[in-house]
Amino acid sequence: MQGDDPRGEERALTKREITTLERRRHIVETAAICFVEQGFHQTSIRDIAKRAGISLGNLYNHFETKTALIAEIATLESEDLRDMQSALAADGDPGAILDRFIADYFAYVARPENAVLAAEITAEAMRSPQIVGPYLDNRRTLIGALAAILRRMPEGATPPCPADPVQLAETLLDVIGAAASRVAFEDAATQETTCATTRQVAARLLGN
Amino acid sequence: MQGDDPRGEERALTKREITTLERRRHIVETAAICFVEQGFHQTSIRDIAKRAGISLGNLYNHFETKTALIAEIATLESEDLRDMQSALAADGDPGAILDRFIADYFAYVARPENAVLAAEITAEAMRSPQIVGPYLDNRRTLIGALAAILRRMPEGATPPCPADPVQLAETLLDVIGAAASRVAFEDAATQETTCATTRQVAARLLGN
DNA sequence: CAAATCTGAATGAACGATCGTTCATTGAAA
DNA sequence: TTTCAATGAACGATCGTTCATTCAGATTTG
Repeated sequence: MQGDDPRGEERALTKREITTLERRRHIVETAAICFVEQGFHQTSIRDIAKRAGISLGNLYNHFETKTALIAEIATLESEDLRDMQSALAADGDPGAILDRFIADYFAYVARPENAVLAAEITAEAMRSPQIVGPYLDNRRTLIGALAAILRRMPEGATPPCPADPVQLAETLLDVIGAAASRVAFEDAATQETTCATTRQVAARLLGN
Repeated sequence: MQGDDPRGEERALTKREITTLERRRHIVETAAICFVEQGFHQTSIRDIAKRAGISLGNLYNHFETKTALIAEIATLESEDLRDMQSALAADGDPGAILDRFIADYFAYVARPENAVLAAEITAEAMRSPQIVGPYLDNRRTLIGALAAILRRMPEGATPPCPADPVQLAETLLDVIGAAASRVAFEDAATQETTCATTRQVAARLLGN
């Protein structure tokens, strides 16, 4: 059994460890759904356990406390967001990459479940020192990746505003996120045109 | 006593009615403080009653349920915000009025307690039909007032972006609010310069 | 390879605390 | 005399968490 990896650095996962990891992942996914529907503090551990189809006690084998579960979800970036981030870091025409990012990020936040969870995490991060750290780390990473692309952009007719790429990245994220969130809850029908308008706003700030 | 208003439309308030109104107002203010510190659903009715210095039962003489109290706070606009709104509606140079509004609204959201409460209300509104209505009403009123000023602005070097005054007002509110909220929690020291940058962003979108 | 041992995931009852809400009662203002 | 703000005990429900127990799978031993 252990002969599979003679170097011994990484043991192969046993069947049990795999199912445990899957179980844990399933709990996180279920909790995220509950949190979107009811909010962090209106969701009970029993709600999550019941919906995940496991016993109450077993949930505590995977997460020490409810707070730890909340922190995990608040910290965890979704795969979608991670994909966007790596797309930002790829080679290629910066203008095309940026356009693609705007469309993707807008579509992401325009999905109500993402907008709700983001709002919930934001509110929680403002009160909980446990969460604000990882939350800001995540956000700063995304802003850094976006700022890197902005630095690669060719000069437009006028200089960007704000001139500092990081501040520009922050402003762009704010504008896209807010517009998309509005689409998610007020006028879902206008998603296409609102996204187009947002792209124009971005272009204006970039100096084109 | 009742002779004060012979037309009988508006009776004078009795001593008791006055203290009752004051008590009610005091509860609202105390609840707001608790909600900022602990969030809506981590604050108990007992917390509020204790901090307000009244009995648990008496609180229920002024608010039917905890939800009603939350709804009242989520709906209630602060005096500051109402002042800004009426300043927007005043006569005078639209450019000066707009500049003043940007500074005031930025300073308002840059105060952590206002930023926290706004985030909490936003998250709650996304899940509670009870709250989303009044919340959107308030916001739309503010946007309307801002859009009215934007319509009065003289034409700049280039047309505004977005061209529609209402969408421009929404975008401006988003940008100011997000930047100010960032100042409140990340780099409180940069308030002056960040506000100045925000003003530049606004000018850029307006077309100057 | 088979038997014995160990490990830790899984269970659900139970605990004490706290939750939102109700209610009989009191006392001061109308 | 009537009205109603004010009180705090009490209620049932639910909360997060703990715990003894079970048992399948991993590991060690013979």
